[in-house]
Amino acid sequence: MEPEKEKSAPRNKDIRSLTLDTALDLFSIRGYFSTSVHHIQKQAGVSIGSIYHHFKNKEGIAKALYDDLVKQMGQSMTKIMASEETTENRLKAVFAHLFELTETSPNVMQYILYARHREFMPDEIPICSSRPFAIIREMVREGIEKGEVRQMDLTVASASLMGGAIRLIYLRLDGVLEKPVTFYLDEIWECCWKSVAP
Amino acid sequence: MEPEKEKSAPRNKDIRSLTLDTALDLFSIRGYFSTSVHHIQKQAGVSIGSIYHHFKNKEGIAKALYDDLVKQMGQSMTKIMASEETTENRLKAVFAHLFELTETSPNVMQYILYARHREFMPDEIPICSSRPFAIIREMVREGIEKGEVRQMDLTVASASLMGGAIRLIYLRLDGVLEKPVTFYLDEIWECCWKSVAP
DNA sequence: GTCTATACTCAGATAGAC
DNA sequence: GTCTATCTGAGTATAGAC
Repeated sequence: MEPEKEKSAPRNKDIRSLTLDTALDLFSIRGYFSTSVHHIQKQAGVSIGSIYHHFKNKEGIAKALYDDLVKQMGQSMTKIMASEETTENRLKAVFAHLFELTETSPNVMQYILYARHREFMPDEIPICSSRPFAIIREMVREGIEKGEVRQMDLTVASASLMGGAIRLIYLRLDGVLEKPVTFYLDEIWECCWKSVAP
Repeated sequence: MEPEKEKSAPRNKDIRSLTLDTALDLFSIRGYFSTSVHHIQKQAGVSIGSIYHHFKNKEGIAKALYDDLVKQMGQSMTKIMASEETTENRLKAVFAHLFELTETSPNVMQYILYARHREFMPDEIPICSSRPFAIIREMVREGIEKGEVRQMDLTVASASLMGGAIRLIYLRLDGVLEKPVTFYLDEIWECCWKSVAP
């Protein structure tokens, strides 16, 4: 019995999704430049013609994928923003979400964080200016306003808060951390929060 | 003593150095994959044949460049390690050095930090495991041992200490920070140090 | 809409003269 | 050691049948 490649429940797993899933897989493992459209075509089990019917070109695949993932992450951040009240709880939830995602979908994390997007998507804004990061920044801004975070430059505060966590995620993606990054969640959170606490 | 040459008599500017300087320039601006050997050849004003005489292939250029820069940074770290006594002063000096380098030689920082080396130098260890980072880690380890840094997991402590600074450097390289990163040195240092202080 | 076959470009690498 | 000229293959993208 085939795994859910072709025949599964959401029947017609359309070519667009199939292409994007495969592209994410290959881009995050081999990198964008080392992945040819032929690789994607072969692994996805669809034809080159179909891919070029759905996407303008290879960059179009990367862009669509990036937009999807950033949008998805933006939604997660918005949800956290709405469901938590204090700055501390909000950011703790952000940490937990990012760490969880790193373990469950390292590909996604790899592609969002690690790819040098500007190298193959010249018009894209840097990831740190994208919506998800803007929401985090807004959390910090509110925190400073309400006195839950020390009075200081907003950019420095955000960098200080997220820096350690992102660092650990990179280490995990690089295979340097032996244990899941979630294992270190409480410890790194304590550090990061201390760095900006009033 | 000149820190650069070891074997051959340094001429005006030999082809090896010329090639590496040009490669650094192009790699950091356009990226490795968007830079062809022809670009390097043209901008450096030397012939393709000469380049291939000095380097095995394109990857060899990237590798030689990387090794040079990492070695250089390792020496800076060693020097700091030797010239400062306390953990706090050592790490403060590391911050200052990295920030200074970001402003004076953004290309170097860009190439060391930002290039996805594993994508085109598969055998290379991740930068975070390289010598310069190992020395920083050793500073932190000693700090914990001597009680100058809170008792905690060494990797978490290092990530927490360096995370914010590296984050700011990335922001600067991405053109997100309007002011020089050195401007934020004291503020981010205070954050990072607080995050691991006993 | 999906497919196969193929055209075209260009980067990486080599040969061999000087 | 340095150069010019050239080869080869990979990879993007298109044409056109079904």
